[in-house]
Amino acid sequence: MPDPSFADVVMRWYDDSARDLPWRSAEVTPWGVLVSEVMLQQTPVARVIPVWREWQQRWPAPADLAAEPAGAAVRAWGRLGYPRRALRLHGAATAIVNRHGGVVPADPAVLRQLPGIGNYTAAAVAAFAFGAEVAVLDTNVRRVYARVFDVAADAPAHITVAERRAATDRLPSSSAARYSVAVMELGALVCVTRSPRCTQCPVAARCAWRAAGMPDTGQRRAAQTYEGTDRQARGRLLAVLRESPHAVPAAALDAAWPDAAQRARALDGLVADGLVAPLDGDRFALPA
DNA sequence: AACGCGTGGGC
DNA sequence: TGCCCAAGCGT
Repeated sequence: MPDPSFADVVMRWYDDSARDLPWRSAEVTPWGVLVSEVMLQQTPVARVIPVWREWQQRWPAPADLAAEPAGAAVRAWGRLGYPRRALRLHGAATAIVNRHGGVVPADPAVLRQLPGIGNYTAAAVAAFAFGAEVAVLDTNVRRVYARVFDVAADAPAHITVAERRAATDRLPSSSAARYSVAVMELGALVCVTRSPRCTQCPVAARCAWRAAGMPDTGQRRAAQTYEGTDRQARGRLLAVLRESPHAVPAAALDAAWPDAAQRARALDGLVADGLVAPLDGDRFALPA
């Protein structure tokens, strides 16, 4: 009897080890999947869960969110980070209502046209909400493939045509979507960036990187400083507006960030992004 | 095609 | 303790 395929081993592992995440429940709609995927862009699962539940309850369909001012989405975003995603989700809901009759499109190329939906998220929604047989290449999947097949500690910075084709070729027919979520889960739980748990890995025996002694193939990302950046300033300013049920005077923002020049630059940026609306009387609010 | 964009938890 | 990171996207 031949060895089971890579895909079969990963899917069997998934059956035993998958987390019971709320957006994987059978009754979740494509909209619920889409919202989860956007929230999960650069934000850990544990922090997404409660906010996602709240959004599902409050805005069960795209039309429900589209009916609200964009500021409601920004406020309900809470502290997930990268709040432009909330704005884009509101924009996606609006576009789904206006261009697609309120129905989330199933075609990745169409999903890709929605604000905040890039290559990864389009593929993820198509696969996880509609069962599409498309390669879902996120950082987890790419890391697993880099290690198992390419003797590298991590994937290169940019996805090449060759990488996408290889990933597509690995999709098992008739169970592509389930396989995709399974590889992703393996990367998230076992084949993690630092200190991979190879003793728990179902494919450790066929991992090229492990066989080679897990060499450090370099390319570490530059450490990001945060303290004192415009980014932090933006976060502080927006937090004031999120936590206030109504518009606030400029003085309230002055208190949130001491450096006047940087504060002005950050506020200009927030306004330019559409995250903050300047009002009469030197007041500011979340966008209508 | 680098770069800007939040936030909080784990090691 | 800090540093590093977490299911990317848009410009």
